[in-house]
Amino acid sequence: MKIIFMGTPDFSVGTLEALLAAGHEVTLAVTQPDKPKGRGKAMQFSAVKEAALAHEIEVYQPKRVREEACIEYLRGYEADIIVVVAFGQILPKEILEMPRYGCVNVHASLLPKYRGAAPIQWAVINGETVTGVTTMRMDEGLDTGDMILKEEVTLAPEETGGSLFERLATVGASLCVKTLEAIEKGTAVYTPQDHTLATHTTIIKKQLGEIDWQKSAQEIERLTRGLNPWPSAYTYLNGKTLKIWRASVVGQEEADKERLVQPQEPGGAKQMEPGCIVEVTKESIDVQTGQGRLRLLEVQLEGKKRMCADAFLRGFQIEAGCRLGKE
RNA sequence: CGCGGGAUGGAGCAGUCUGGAAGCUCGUCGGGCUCAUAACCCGAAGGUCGCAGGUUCAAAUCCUGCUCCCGCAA
Repeated sequence: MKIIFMGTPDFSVGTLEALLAAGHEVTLAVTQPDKPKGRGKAMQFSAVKEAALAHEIEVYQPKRVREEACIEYLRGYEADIIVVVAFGQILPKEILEMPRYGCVNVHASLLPKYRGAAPIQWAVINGETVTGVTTMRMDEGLDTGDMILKEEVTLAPEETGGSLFERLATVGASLCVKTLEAIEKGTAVYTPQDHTLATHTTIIKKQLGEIDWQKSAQEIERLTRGLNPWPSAYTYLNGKTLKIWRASVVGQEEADKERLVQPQEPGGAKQMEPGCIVEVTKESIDVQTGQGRLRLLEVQLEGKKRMCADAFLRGFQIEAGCRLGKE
């Protein structure tokens, strides 16, 4: 089929390449305009643009797809279908109705749950055990179109936003190819979503990564996983940003055991304030949270490389009682 | 030229301001102690102090240029 592909980040690339591998004719890749990025503000191409250039596909980067000029330009390609994967702009009705087979979207959740911008990270943050990918025929709402195919993925206990991202991108790519097959053959079944079960996710902002030590150790641990590798969970140590890359919840049993081995000073079980460092061993830092203790396993101080807790402790003096968070 | 931190044996750091013999916590190797150990004791190996110039009797340290890594901002 003649396809216009719309997408921007890494997540989209797998699908683009799967479509090509399946023998489809991708005549145009639409992606977000280049933006200055990173240190030094060097202009950087989007992942989709890089991939498209590598496959010698024409690239189109409209600032706003809603504009008339853009719509006319797309119309000129006479695509059979438009495939949209994490594009980053809302498509107007004119575009949705343009191709013979409409616009198909690959969404990284089991719709109608987790509609919106960052379903992958939120699935991890919320402690879901199962998520997945859904393909749908787009309509004017945000992820509200009729579903075509769906595939479940089980989250691993140590799943991070990044690892799930990769897995769902792979699943999404093959699911998209299957979806197009079904559409082409006319065997596709369009299932309306049950809108009463819909949930929405908000876009991830960097600030979401700031750890609220009042929350439970389990919630914070999920946050560190969900926001790894971007934008990462963080707190403050002596006024400097301390990213938490990996942490674990100290089990109640283990905590009790440690208390027996290393009895606290008389006066007894003094409850530390959330955010306080309860105990430092050679290779771990335990922090009091609103509920339970969080053991920091891999951290990164501002200006430093990320490192395991034991390496960090060799060069950085830190003592129990010290408090994490804003001063 | 957006702001800032950093580069020192295998790892993480101190030392740089106030030039003058390479340090700390570990790791590795050898030995000792021990029922035993990631514990403890003794000893050893291992470094172009990011790169290139300059100043100086003397540079990890001061000056100039460059490379790489990282935090923030966008």
